[in-house]
Amino acid sequence: MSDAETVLADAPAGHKDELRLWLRMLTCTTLIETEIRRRLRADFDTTLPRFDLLAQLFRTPDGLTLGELSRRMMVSNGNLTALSGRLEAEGLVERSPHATDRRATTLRLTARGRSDFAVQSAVHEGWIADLLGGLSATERAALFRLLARTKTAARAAIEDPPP
Amino acid sequence: MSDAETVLADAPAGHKDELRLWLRMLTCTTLIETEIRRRLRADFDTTLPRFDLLAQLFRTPDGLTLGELSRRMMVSNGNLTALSGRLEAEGLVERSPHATDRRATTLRLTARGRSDFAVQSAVHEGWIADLLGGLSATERAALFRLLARTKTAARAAIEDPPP
DNA sequence: AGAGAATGTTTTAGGCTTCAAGCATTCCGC
DNA sequence: GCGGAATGCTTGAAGCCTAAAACATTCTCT
Repeated sequence: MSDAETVLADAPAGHKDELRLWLRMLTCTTLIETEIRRRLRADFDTTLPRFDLLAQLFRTPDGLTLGELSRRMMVSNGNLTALSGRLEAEGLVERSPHATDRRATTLRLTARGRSDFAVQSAVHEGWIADLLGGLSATERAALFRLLARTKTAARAAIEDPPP
Repeated sequence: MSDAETVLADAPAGHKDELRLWLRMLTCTTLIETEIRRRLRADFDTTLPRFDLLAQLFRTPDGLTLGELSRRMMVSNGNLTALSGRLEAEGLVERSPHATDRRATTLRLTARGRSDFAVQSAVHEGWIADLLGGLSATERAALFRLLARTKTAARAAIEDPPP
C-alpha cells in the first residue's frame, strides 16, 4: 500500500491532506458549538459547561463524585471545584459527604436543577436536530461510523507514543 | 420523505440520533485538540491560540489587522487585543499603524516569530498525520466530504433562524 | 460639508480552563 | 498495624474567552 512511488509523492511534506481534514473538523465543531453557547446564553442565561455538568447529573440520580464528573466531562478536577461551586450557589446542585469515602464529595441535582435542566435539555436536543438537519439519515449514519473510526484511531495514537 | 409513520416514529423525542452524532463529533475533536494542546505546551511551551495566530500571519506576509484576524480565527476582537499583546511582548509579532486607516493596526510576524513558527508548523503537521493516521485515504476523503456537507448545513441553519 | 451609520480597537467584568502544589484520606503490602 | 503510594479535592497563578460599553475614525448619503 506504500511503494516507492507513493512514498516519494508523499514525502517530505505529504501530510497536507490530514491537516486539511483536521481543520475542517475543527471548523465544523467550532461553528456548531459557538452557536449552542450563544443560544444557551440568550435563551437560558447559562453556559455550556454548566449545561454539561447538569446533563451528567441528570443521568445519574444517585449523584456523582467530583472526580467521576471530571473524568466524564474530560476536564480537570480543579475546574470542577469552581464550576460546581457556582452551580451550588445558584441552587441547582447540592453537595453531600460521600457515603463511604470521607475524602470525596457527592454532587446531586436539586429539585430545581432537575426541572430547569429538563426544559433546557429538550430545547437543546431540538437545536442539534436543527443544526444537523441538513444531512440525510444516510449521511448522518456514515458520518457517525467514520467518527467512530476517527475516535479509535486518535485514541490509539495518543495511548502509544509514536516515535 | 416524511410520511405519517416516519413522523410518528420520530416524534416527539426523535432527535436522539442527531444528538448522538453531535456528541461523538465533539468527543473526537476534544480528544485530538486536547492532545495537540498538551504537545504544544510540552514541546514548544506555547498554546493553541498563540499557534493559530502565528499560523494566520505566516500565510500573510503583508500582515493583517486585528479585525481581520479575529474574523479568520473566529474569536472576538477583544480577545485579540490581549493575545497579540502577549505575542508582541514575547517578540514574535510586531504592530504598526495601518497604511491607510488610522483606526486600524497591522500585525506582522517578526523574523523570530517566522522562524519559530516554521519549526512548530512542521512538527504540528506530523502530529496531525499521526493522530489521523489510522484512517485510510478513502475514509479520510469520505469524512472530508461529509464534513463539508455538515459545515454547509450548520451554516444554513445558523444564518436563517428556524422557527 | 455635515449627520448618522458603520467599522476598528480597547477596556472591563465575569466566567472557564489548566497545571502544579498542597492537604486529607484511603489503600496496599509487608 | 504501619509506612508509602494512590486517590479526592482545593487553592493559586496564569492564560483564554466573551459580551457590552466606550472611544476614534471612516464611510455614506444627501
